[in-house]
Parts: sequence; structure tokens; C-alpha cells
Amino acid sequence: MKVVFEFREGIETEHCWTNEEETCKRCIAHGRSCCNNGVLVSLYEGSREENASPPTSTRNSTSSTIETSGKMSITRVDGTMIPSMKHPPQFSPKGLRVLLVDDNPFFVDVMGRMLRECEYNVTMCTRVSQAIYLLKKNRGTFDIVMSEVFLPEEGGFQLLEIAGLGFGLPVILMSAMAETSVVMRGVTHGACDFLIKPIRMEELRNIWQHVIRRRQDCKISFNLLDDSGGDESSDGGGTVDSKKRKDKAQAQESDGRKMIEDISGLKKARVHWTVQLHQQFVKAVNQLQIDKAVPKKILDIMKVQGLTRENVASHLQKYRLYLRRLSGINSEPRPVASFQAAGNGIAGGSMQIRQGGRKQIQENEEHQSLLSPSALNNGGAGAAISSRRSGSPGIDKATLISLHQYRAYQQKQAAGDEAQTISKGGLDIEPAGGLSRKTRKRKRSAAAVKTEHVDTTRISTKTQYSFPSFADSTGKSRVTAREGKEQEKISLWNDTEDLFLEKFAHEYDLPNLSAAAAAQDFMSTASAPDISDYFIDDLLAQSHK
DNA sequence: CAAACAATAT
DNA sequence: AATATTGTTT
Repeated sequence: MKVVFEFREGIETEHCWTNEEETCKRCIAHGRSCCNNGVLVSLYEGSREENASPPTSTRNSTSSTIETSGKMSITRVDGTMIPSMKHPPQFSPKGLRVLLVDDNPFFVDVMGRMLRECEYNVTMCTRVSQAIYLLKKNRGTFDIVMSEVFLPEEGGFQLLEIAGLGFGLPVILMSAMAETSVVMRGVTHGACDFLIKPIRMEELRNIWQHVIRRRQDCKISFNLLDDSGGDESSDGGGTVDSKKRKDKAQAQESDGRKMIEDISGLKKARVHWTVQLHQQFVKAVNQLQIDKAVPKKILDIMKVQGLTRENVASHLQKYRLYLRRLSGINSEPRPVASFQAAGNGIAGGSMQIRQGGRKQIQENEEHQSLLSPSALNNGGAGAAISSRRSGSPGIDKATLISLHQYRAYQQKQAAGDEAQTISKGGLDIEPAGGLSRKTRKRKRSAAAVKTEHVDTTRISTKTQYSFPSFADSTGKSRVTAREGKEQEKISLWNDTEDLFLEKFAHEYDLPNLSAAAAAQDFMSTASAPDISDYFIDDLLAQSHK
């Protein structure tokens, strides 16, 4: 069965649980990559009919743009796939207009490059005031906003509010500090995602989906079929809960019953927890305090028509599991570089990342060199913040790693291109519609196995969570495999992080390299006038109306 | 076959 | 209400 996910022009994808090349409908709807970090298979524009023929490899580099009118128009991205590349950039819609905000120019620099690598249209700035100015001046010029959480004066959250509520744009928050409370605050205040620095290319490839999802959600809103009325209960006691499933099974057999089913409510409508709905839910939970939040009370607060207590209970169950896991990972001791002991006097071994954030940062750090061990070891947020204070921006660990990953990506891509030009005939490009699903699936898994151990850029220290999706840990026996995978990932990172950091020191002359590039990139976009704080308040007030 | 998710059972 | 299990979908 071919599943179709439609958004205006129509985006079509095959289904889920594949290895790397596909993203399922559900994953798209939730604006994140697929179960296994998949990428969209095919993406094209135009009406249904025009899409009848799948993309062919002949049309290359169709530049897709997003019109200034605000209407999203994603031109078909070239569907061809170069097998030698693991993360083919072709599948990202080009020209997505991203507003990138982070007060660390080094990070902006690296991140900007990464985003442009995805062929997005990036505008960068280092101050919230600039960002707001840009948003206001060029209304409808941006599709999505990415911002660091910890900007001066709660700027990240202000920006979230203004861009999200005021301008209706999806906002992605970023930070190296991913304390649960921070993530929660971001998400409950409307962030559509929270990316934990260091950020990998793969995490950027799919951010456009947030734009799509936002519009999708606007379209469907929340419509439950209203079959929870008196019919069932007034049936004279004949209808019992346990019968429902049987009835459904029988419905396919008897025509008469089928008719009834059709009329009364086509398949027992399921609640779709949209972003909005979920946010209402979270809001209610927060209001009650998490430990006092019970389905009934939540339901009362939410005031959503048609929503049942069972619906809420089910969601709450998932939500709790999600939170448990989130806090579990965040409190996990994190490995740090092996040379830390030399810098800060803490005796060898490993230490835990400090979770406290700004206030715990020591003042004397500003005297140390940018690449000093302590600057690296202090945790991304800490380093960034201390440099902010001293006036001269430094490179935090997260930025370093981002840069490294970006470099690695570039190298790999270069290698891939080379290989491609060398052996053109040997390329394994499948005819678009040629092979059967079965065959293609088999091929995919074979490829995945082959490359699995090579790709260092994919190593991630944390799992990315995006709402409203929770991993399904219900059903104990079914989840074992997944947890194993998670563990595998973490230990893989543990083994490699030291190597990464040592590589940084040796291979890259970071301060010089980035400073020059940052300065250059900066001049082009940083010209917006500085805007005083009251202007922000003004805008805030405006957006509240 | 896996994974996500919501309904349903206990 | 909390948790476990099942059904359905992708």
C-alpha cells in the first residue's frame, strides 16, 4: 500500500521502519526523522495528476524556492540517489528560509554552513533584537526560526514567543544544555523542536518538516467524531466494552452491520494528538504538577470536546514514560576529554557535566585561551556563556563538535563525488519504479549493514526527542531491542568522544579559521540596527493581543 | 519481520 | 488511577 501524505502541493512518501531512505507518514507528521533516521524518499510538487509519474533522475537540481508570498512551494527535489553517499542532500527542500539566532558567532558560523549545506536559505544574526527586527521588517520572509535558548535577558524565550505566537513561525530551540526543565519550558512554550548541541547534519535535514507540520496542523485542527453520545449507553446494557473489538471484526462480514458502522462512525475514531492538543495537555499537567496530574483532572482543564478520560490516560501513560526516559538520559554521567585533569585541577577519571548553567560558571575562565582544556571540558553551555560575558566569543565544545561533524561530512561527500566520477557505469541507481518493494527493501538493509560501522558523523551523545512523540515503551517484551540499540549508541559515543576532541586540537586551527569566516559572513547579515529592549516589550505586548 | 501509537484490559 | 497488553497503522 502506498501511503500518501499531502500538504498542498503534495508530498508523497513510502512508509516507515525502513533503514535510511524513507520517512513514514507519521514521522513526517511529527516533524522528525524516521525511526531509523530516515530521509524522505520522494518529494514532488504539483497536483496529484502531475505526480502520477515518479521522479526520474533526469531532472536534476530543480531549484526549489519558497515564494515570498508566504505560500510554500517545494519544487520537486531531485529524487536520484547516489549510493556512495549516505546522506544525500537531494532530499532536502532547497531554499527553506531559516533565521538563525545565536549570540556566539562561532556557532552561528558553523551552523550557518551546515544549514547552507542543506541548501537552505540562511539568515544569521547574533542578537534577539536583530532577529526581531528582521522578522518584523520582512514579514513572511522566513519559514522557520532556529535560536539558542540562552540568550541575554531570556532572549531565547522572548524570541520564541514573538516568532512563534506573533509571527506564527515554527521555532526550533537549540542549546548544549538540555536539562529537562529547559527542554520542557521550551516545548511547553511552543517550540516545535529542541536540538541539543552539538547538532549533526542529519538533524538539520528534516527541519523543513516542521514548516509542513505546522500548516498541516492548522488544517486538520482537532475533530473527533462524536460517537461518544448516548447511543451506546442507551442501548439497554447490551453494549459492553469488551464487545467492541469483536463487533469491528464482524463488521467486515455482515453487510448490514457494515452499513451501520459506516453511518455511526467509520472505524471508531482515534484521537490524533496534534501539537496543539499535546500542548494543551502539557499545560494542564504542569498546572496540576506532574505528580498530581491524573487523567480526570487533566481532562477537566483541557476542556476539549469529545476527548475522553481514557484518551487522556493513554496519553499520560506515554508521557510519563517519556519523561522518565528523558530525565534518565540527562542525569547520565557524561564522558569528557581525557586531558581535562591538566586544565582544571580535578583529578583524572571523568567528571559529570555541570547542569546548573549560567550561574555556576566561574568568572576566571575568561582569562584562559579559547582552546584550553577547561574551555572544552566545561560543557557547551558553560563555555559559551562565559565567553559571552567576557566579550570575546569563544568556541564551546558543542560548536567544536558540530564543526568537526560538518567537516567529516564534507570530506565524506567529497570522497563520494570522486568515487562517482571515477566509476560512472558502476553506479547502482535503481529505476524509479522498477524494482519491487520487496527487492528494494532487501537491498536497503544490505546497504545499511555494510556501512553501519563506518559512519562516525552519526554518533550522537543524546537522543533527540520531539513532541508529541514518545518512544513506545509500553509492552515490555517488545521494547527490549530498542533499548539495546539506545545503549549501543551511548557506548559507541563513549568510546569515541575522546578521539574527537583530540582531533580537534590537532587538525583545526579553529579560532583563526572560524573568526575570519564568521566575520565575513557576519558583515552581510549583521547590519540590522540595534533595537532597544523596550521595543521588544512592545512587540511582546502586541503579540499577546 | 519493526516501530509508533492509541485503545483497551487488568 | 496506574500499568500492562493488544490492535492497528505505517
